[in-house]
Formats: sequence, C-alpha cells, structure tokens
Amino acid sequence: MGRPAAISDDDVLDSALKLLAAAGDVSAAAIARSLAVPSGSIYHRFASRDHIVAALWLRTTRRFQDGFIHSFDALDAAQGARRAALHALSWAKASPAEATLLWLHRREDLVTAWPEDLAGSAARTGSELAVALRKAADRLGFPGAGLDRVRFTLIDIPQAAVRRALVQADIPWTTLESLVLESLEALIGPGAGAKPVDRMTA
Amino acid sequence: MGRPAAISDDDVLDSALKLLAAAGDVSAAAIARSLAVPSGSIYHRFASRDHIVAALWLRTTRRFQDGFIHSFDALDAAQGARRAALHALSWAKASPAEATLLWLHRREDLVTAWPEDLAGSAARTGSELAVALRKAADRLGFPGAGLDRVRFTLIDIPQAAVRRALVQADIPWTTLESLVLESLEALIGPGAGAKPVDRMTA
DNA sequence: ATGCATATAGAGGGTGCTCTCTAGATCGAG
DNA sequence: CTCGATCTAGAGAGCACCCTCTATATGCAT
Repeated sequence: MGRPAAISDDDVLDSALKLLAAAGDVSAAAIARSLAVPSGSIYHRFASRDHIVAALWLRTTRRFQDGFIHSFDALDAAQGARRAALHALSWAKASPAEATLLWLHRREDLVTAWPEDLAGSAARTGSELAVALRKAADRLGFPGAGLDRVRFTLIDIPQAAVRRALVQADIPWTTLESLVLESLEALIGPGAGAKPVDRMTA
Repeated sequence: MGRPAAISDDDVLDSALKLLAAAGDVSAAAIARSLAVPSGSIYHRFASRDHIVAALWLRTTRRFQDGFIHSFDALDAAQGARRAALHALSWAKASPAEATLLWLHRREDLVTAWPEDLAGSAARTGSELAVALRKAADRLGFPGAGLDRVRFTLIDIPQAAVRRALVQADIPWTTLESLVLESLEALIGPGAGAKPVDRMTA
C-alpha cells in the first residue's frame, strides 16, 4: 500500500473549517501550519487551495441538506415543513462553524474559481434541493410561483434566524424557533397567501 | 492650498465598493489600478487598506440606516414599522452593490482589524440603531425581550428578502414585499406574539 | 530481500499586496 | 516671484502565499 498518510482528507477540511470560522479565510499554508505538516503534503491531496475550500463547502452543504430534505419525510406536508424549517436551527446550534461557513459567507467569496471537476457535484447538490422544494411546495398547495413563497419560508427565514443567533449569542434558541414557526404559519399555513396585507397609505 | 487632488476620498470608496461587489474583496493596489493613480496616492489619503474598507462600511451603513430610522417618523407606530421593513427592499433595489456589501459579507471579514480611530464612529452608529429599535419596540407594545421579536421582524426578515433578491435575480420585488409584510403582520401585528404555534408531535 | 506504490519532507520560484520613501508638480499667500 | 503646503508619481523593500520539484521514508506483494 505504501507509506501511511499522516493526515486524512477530512483532517484538511476540518482544519480549513476551523480557520475559516475564526479568521474568515483560509490559506493552504495556514492549514499546513495548523496540522504541523509541510505545505507540500497538502498539495499532495488537493490540487489547489480552491479544491480544498470547494470540497469543504460541498461536504458542509450535504451534511446540512441531507437532514433538511429528510425532514420532509413526515406523515403530512405541514409537519414536514415545520421540521425542515427548524432543522436549520438545530443543525446550526450543533455545528456553528459549519453554519457560519454556509450562511455568513458567499460561496463565490470562499472559492475564487470553482474547480472544473467539482462542478458536477455542486450541480447535483443544487438540483436535489430544488427538487425537494418543488415537491414540498406542491404538497403544501403552492404550485408554480408559490415556490418562491415556500423557499422564503423554509430556507430564507430559518437562515435569518441562524444568522441572528450566530451574531447575537445571547438570544434564546426558543425565541428564534417561535419566530420561525409563527412566520411559517402565516406564510404557508392554512389560509395563507390569499390576500396580501393592506398597503400603507404613503 | 496646494496642489489639487486628482481623486477624492469618495472616489476611493466608490471604487472600493465596485471592486468589492464584483470580486468579494479589495486591495489598495486594485483601487489604485481602477482609478489609474499610483498606489502611493491612495495611502496619502487613507492610512491603510483597513481604513478604506472601514470608511466604506461606515458610509454605507449610515446611508442605509438614516433612511431606516427615518421611516419610523410616521403617524402611528405600525405604519412606521411597515415603512422601515420595506425600506431595506427599496434601498437594496436602488443600491445593490451597497446592499451586497452590508448583507452578504461579515464586517469582520471585510475589515481585518477595525482601525482605532474609527471605533467611536462605529459605536455611535450602532447605538443609534439600538435606540431606534428599542423605541419602536416600546411603541409597538413589545417591551423588554420583545425587542428580539421586533428586530427579527424589521431587520432580519427584510435582510433575508434582500439576500434572496441579490442571489436570485428573477424573483419579483413585489413577491418579496408581500412576504415581508405578511411576516410583519404575523409577528408584530395586532394580536401577535400571544401564543406560539402548536408544537409538532415528534 | 527487492521493487513498487504511496506518502512525507522541505526548499524555493514566481506572484501580488501592503506600505514607505524620495522626488517632483501645482496651488495660494505675501 | 518666492515660499510653504498639499498632492501626485513611481520605485521598491518586505512579506505571505500558491504551487512545484526533488529527495526521502514507509509499507505491502512477491
């Protein structure tokens, strides 16, 4: 088999995650320092710095998304939606560094040029989410452009709650859960979306 | 008076904003290239790269925040709240690059080390917002910890809508306005916050 | 034991950025 | 016109980082 590896691929990604959450960016050199190996060893596994961060982004996205999509496997659509919305909160609570990576940064800021050989993987991951949302929207009774409403409710608002938690450490998770659930009820609950709120006069 | 300046401070900030929105980060060298002046001229006005980005962040925050806080000057509190929530959308629509700067990046990622001499300015800006929110929360009938609810409704949810618009260009602004207003009505409208939604059984 | 596959080890070339320093240009005041 | 103030002009020192290259170590199969 050859000489055993001193570090694993996941070691590199874990180190990159730690550095990213702390400093806001990563360099291959910093990862190597953090792992106490020469930078050459890093490049033996990953073709470039961008490959490291892209792989980390993919791993993190899939870790979140698997649980998110799985949340829809409830008996009825409404309960699945509630579980999915709250999943972002519980996941972020358990994995704040990964949540920071996904939702406090832009993917294109993390990865300067997305590697060619990971494009397919990224596209597949994106499609999975799109399909799950489309299905959830249909089951909830929001076909067509109603998808925008469902996505805002199940993704954007929960992410906003997570951002708030990451920025303001003293806010109780229960408060955020309530706010997310109340919004959900108003936006995609029974009888929602019928008529918009009466406009302001000015 | 001395030799007239070829570029103004605002020219530097405008250039920095443009580069930031496009590439996700700025260098003093890139700003100099963009303005077609030697980098020395940049450092004649700003002590460091961090001073440039910090000044830009402050200018942008104040531009948004002035309008936001002003929105509360309505006859009744509820209307003021609606105007404030929608202000984020109209401002972002008019200034997408500035909205990108404020809400698609973390301040600490933009500015490596916040300059000492701008700390007071930043603190003052933060306090202004805190005071305005506190006052709005009280007027809306959400004292004490109710502030968290008001902040989520008037800041976090509108920002989530803006992020969605910046990421997904084809979503109609009217859709986002409806979603923001409906959430607002549910979270801080008349009779809101009384009882949380009935919990899921699992 | 020998060979091959697989890793580590570590130096260093090339690049780009931050910031400094000196020289020169351009204005108003007296 | 001369002086002082203010700015541009531009080179370059110092530094970090990306990535490559060669040399060397370690394990399994035969």
